[in-house]
Amino acid sequence: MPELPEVETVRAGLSRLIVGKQIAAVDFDWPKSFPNTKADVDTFLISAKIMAVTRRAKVLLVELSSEYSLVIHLKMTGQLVFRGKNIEFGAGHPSDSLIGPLPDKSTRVTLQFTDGSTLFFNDQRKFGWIRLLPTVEVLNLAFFQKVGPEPLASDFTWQLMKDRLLRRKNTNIKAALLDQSVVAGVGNIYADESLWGARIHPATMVRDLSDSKFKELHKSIQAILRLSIEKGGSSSHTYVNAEGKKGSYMNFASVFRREGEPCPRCGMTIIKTRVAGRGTHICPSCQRV
DNA sequence: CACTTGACCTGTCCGC
DNA sequence: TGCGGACAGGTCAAGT
Repeated sequence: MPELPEVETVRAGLSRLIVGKQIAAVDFDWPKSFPNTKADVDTFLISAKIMAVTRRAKVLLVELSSEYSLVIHLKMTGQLVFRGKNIEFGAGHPSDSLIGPLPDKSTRVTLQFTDGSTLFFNDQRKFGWIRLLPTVEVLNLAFFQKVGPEPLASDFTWQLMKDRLLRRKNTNIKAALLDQSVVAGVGNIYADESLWGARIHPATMVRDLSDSKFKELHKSIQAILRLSIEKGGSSSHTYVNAEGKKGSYMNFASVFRREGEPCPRCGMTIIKTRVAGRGTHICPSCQRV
């Protein structure tokens, strides 16, 4: 599900909702969703306080007072939903939440805080996970060793983006954008939206892009990621924020899941095709190979 | 080595 | 209505 804007929205929500709270109990029903030893959980998670919630690429980092961290990847369908202490466990739910009483069928991990509030990790497809690791070891994970630069960082220039993309010069630009070792945080939605913004066909080989196209793409990626964060991310399927609410970016999407609708720029009918093994949305007039 | 494809899972939708 | 297959926002391992 979540790409950079969705994970950033969840991060901001959790930062506001759970920092300072102390963990009282942990429950899980699917070991792959929570592959940690009982000893580590008892020693470094139970009784720990939440110090900070940060993000790198599509990964959330929850720093604990025990000098351990929870490393969380939501993958396709993961959700982190907070419920306050006034919500009776398993009973009612806030009227403004779009998901029902928790835990539910998709709940994989439950973190109970000492004040009676709860954080639920729901994940329909079970691809996501929460790992408990010493904070100093987090950046040694293979993923963090190879992950590319943050596209909204101030030092992410178009030249840097070009250099990173040219590591994959013999593949198409969509596959290169989805490669997290090239640029962090872009997934299927924002790859399609950014390529439409820069008028680049997703099947274009990276080696064939001109400097002016790299510049347009750089500008497009940043503008679209910023807009989506401002709108609370995209909710076309299972995504919700930490309060169980949807983001509104899909209302602003130009091509993603808009096949059959007119291109907002030229009016040509948007089509859906397949590039890099993923469903891909383009305007066949604005975006040519 | 660079690149592509299958696997991990559950749920939904679409055609027969 | 039932059933099979394709597909869904991600990332690895294994294949070519």
